[in-house]
Amino acid sequence: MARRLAWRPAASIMRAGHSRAAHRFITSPPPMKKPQGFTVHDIARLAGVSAMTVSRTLNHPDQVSPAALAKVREVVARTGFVPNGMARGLRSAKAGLVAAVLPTLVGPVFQETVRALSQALDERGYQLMIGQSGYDASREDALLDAIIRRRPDGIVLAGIMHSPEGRRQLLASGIPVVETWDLTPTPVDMLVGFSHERIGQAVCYFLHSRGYRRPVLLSAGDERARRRIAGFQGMAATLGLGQAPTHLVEAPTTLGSGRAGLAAILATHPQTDALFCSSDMLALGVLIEAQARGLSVPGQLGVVGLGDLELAASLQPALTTVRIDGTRIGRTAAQYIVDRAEGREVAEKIVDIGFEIIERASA
Amino acid sequence: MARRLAWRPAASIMRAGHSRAAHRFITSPPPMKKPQGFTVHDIARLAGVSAMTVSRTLNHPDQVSPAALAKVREVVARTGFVPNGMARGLRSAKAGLVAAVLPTLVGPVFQETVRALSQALDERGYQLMIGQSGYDASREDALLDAIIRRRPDGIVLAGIMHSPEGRRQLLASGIPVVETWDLTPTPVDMLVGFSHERIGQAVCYFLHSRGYRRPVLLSAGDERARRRIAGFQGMAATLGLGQAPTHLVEAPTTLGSGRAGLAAILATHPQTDALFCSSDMLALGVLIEAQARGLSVPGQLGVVGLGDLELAASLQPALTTVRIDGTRIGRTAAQYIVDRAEGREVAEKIVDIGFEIIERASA
DNA sequence: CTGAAAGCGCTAACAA
DNA sequence: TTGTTAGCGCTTTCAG
Repeated sequence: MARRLAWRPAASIMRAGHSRAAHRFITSPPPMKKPQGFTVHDIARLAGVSAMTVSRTLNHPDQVSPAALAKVREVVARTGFVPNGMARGLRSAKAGLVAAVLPTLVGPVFQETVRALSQALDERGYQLMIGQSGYDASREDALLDAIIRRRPDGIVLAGIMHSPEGRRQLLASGIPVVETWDLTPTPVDMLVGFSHERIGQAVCYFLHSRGYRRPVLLSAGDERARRRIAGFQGMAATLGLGQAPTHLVEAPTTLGSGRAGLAAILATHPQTDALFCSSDMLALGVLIEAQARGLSVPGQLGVVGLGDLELAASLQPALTTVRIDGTRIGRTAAQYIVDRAEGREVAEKIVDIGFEIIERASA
Repeated sequence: MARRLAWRPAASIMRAGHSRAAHRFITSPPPMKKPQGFTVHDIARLAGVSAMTVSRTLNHPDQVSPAALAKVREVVARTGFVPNGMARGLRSAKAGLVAAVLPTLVGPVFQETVRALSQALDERGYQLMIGQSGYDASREDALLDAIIRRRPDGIVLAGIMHSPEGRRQLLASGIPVVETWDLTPTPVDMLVGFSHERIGQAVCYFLHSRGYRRPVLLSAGDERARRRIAGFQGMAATLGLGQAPTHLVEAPTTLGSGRAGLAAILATHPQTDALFCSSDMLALGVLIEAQARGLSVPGQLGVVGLGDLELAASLQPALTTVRIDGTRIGRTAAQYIVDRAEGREVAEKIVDIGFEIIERASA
């Protein structure tokens, strides 16, 4: 298989281990005391003012005389002082921090949402921190616990919080919460999402309308994917197609599992004329495998993906896929969190943003 | 172009907006007071003990009598109480939190590192939070500030901190820092990375040894990419190849920019016989464009990527690429942070983990 | 415009 | 095993 050519590190670089103290002397102006951090009192003493003046310089500069302002700022810059946010948060509640919980960073699925969320929050003066829960429920609980402990101004969840424990803690914390990427009549607090079941229905209807009669599902097996499958099968029954065979793959879905998936499906269901893949990456794998086998797409095999990644439009043939407006989810979630954090009521607590099928060349 | 079929939300779901209070009544046992959060004192009162006993139940359960333990735990579970971590952190320093700063979640580049970091920290009882800095320097400073304020037990940086302001704050905070994915003789604190310049050299040497004589660089234009280019050109000169033409693309690198990049390169340099792409995604675009033009890979065009994404091995032809052991970077960074957070010294503060060229079929 | 006092919620240290 | 006291670093409040 693949040959591997390793480049080992250069010995000279290995020897370059400067000590931190030495380096410190090079970059920061005076060595300064207190290696474990300054407090407002230290800065106050160095600037010859009181702690309150330092605090005001940082938070309400308009209430401080120009002279004091300049002096304090000089000391702050020289020392690299950063106020302790835990102490501040303890006293003044507002944290300027919103936390998002994602199951994984692997999938490019949430990228658009995260980017929009991050940007929208940034514009309103909040920072976004992301926690990765993995697909493990206990890890998710631990992460949620760690997040609630920090008392962020809001929490955005990718998906719906199912654990009753988690729901109770979220509720008790009083922190604004937005669940996303799914729909439920009973959100913890607010919700911006769409129906996975209806995606399944829509894709099935779409394939049928294009003349495909023997569709197969190539899908991850998580709960949302299962609801898309259920929607698809429901529509298949309505249209008289019978149950579509389903081939489940491990999460995360990859190009490799797409190739292997198509191979497996063709082995057991050679009549297959269309595939609904639960991610664009899976669909790309299918496209490549089809090409390797000389199968024409969409002629002999129709392929529909999910996610509308950047690559979908650039493929050959361009990929027909389901697009979810992740940017809108992120922006809306940010808006809701900030509104609530600043005491405004949110009128519509549940928003269904729908989805689109982007019809390109592959089906 | 693409037709778009939109599925609008069902009206019935829009109407399903239960109020939060109503829902709360459904899931949490008793309605409970204090909508804005409980304190240890509330829990203490409800359990008929002192605040300290509640604190001990949470942190040192072995020092509490079974009876008190059970009572307190019952109240905690019933109320969904989560202690205020800011207050705790203020008192006891240890936060149980490590922060990572990534330029972007877009690239799959750091996925392996983040996963390994997250897992290694988890095993040691720490949570990882990720901040996304974007490619904007002012955003990065704001993010860094927000992170230092929270006083995490450690900070992991993707890349090197160049801003003197940022360096000073990091140093002054006394928080253990690991810079990654690059090399410098003057890290802020600790460093786990590799040399981008040597990657450029190695790939040039590799292509030359495979008989390619007219290589072109298809690359992002960030600073690390520029150093890879410089390394490549240096080796090209040494080997008597002359300067390799360079085609820069916007970050983030995409499949689409890979396709467009190859088209542009062939228009200006039709003699090109090999391409070094600064990401696997770019390389995939090149592969697809080459195929669309009937160019054989590796026969007429050699292609080398960077990153060794999962998809590299599954492509047709399989992609020759540069692999960086992201898992090792993440694990090592976690180890270092935890060691330092718990008072142990780290012997080697600078680690160069090198890289490998994975030779597959595309070059 | 500036400072002194008080206290946010929690836990280390001590006392019972 | 349990409770009391004090104080982490900051900012709100109130007085100067």
